Amino acid sequence: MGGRIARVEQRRSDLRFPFPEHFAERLENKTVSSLGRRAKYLLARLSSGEALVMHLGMSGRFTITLPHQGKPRQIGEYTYDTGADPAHDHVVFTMEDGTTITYNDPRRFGCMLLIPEEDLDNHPLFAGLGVEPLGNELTADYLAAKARGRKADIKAFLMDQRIVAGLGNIYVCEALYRAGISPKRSANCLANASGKPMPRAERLVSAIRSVLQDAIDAGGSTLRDYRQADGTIGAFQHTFSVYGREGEPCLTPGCRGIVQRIVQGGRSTFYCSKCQR
DNA sequence: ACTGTACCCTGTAGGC
DNA sequence: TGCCTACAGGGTACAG
Repeated sequence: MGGRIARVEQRRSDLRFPFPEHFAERLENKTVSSLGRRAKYLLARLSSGEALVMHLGMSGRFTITLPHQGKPRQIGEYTYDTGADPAHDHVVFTMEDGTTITYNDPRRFGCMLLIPEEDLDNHPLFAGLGVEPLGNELTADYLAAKARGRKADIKAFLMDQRIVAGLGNIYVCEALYRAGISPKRSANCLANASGKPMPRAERLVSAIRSVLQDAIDAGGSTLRDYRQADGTIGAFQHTFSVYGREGEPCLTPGCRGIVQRIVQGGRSTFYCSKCQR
């Protein structure tokens, strides 16, 4: 925090979107005043008044290499293996103290944008976002109000960033399992006829919170690409109850169900049809 | 206003 | 071995 960006090496013209005009120039010699996050976007506020907005997409990764660790992945000089192919190192930030922050993204579904800080809240990327899942705004009342009258699957409802910002496929599957809710139910099962929350809405809020907190405590879920900034992998994938467990027994004590895989909205859903109702 | 589909791109795993 | 398909932590632009 408070570090100055000395140099930015941008190795291609676009990721998901084109890089901003004069991207490197607008970052170099600026100080990072704070780091933050909104939904799945990372934010670095700069002394210029602009914010560097970054999204990792499906396969994006930042690796931080401290000066004493040497240049990352230098050929013939082993430092440590981050599991990333240097061919997909698209941006390298070098800080004043020599720390490098390398953005690697094989699929290039990530993006980087520069947005004036005062415009962030009204920017199209942020204006419509739903509540933070670990914040106080995620309540059974909130979910019930949003879900009322919605016929779409509750799975799709929870994946919608305009409802809850930051839930992805894994954590939605795991949260629905913990809450004992079938992913095929309509979203409006969270509310009664007058829009008040059903008991399952309370269970869902608790499940979302506990899944995310457990995943954070375990260092995240590394299926293939995800790493922490020092290259270490997460451990939460070992704790999945349903995700990726098609055909395996349900882990709920006493439940003799088998985990099913179905496709909803073009994405895999894993669930137990016996204890998720 | 909602809902479903196609698509962006690359890598990997599994079937033949 | 190689070739083919399906699939992957996400999000958007459409058509209906």
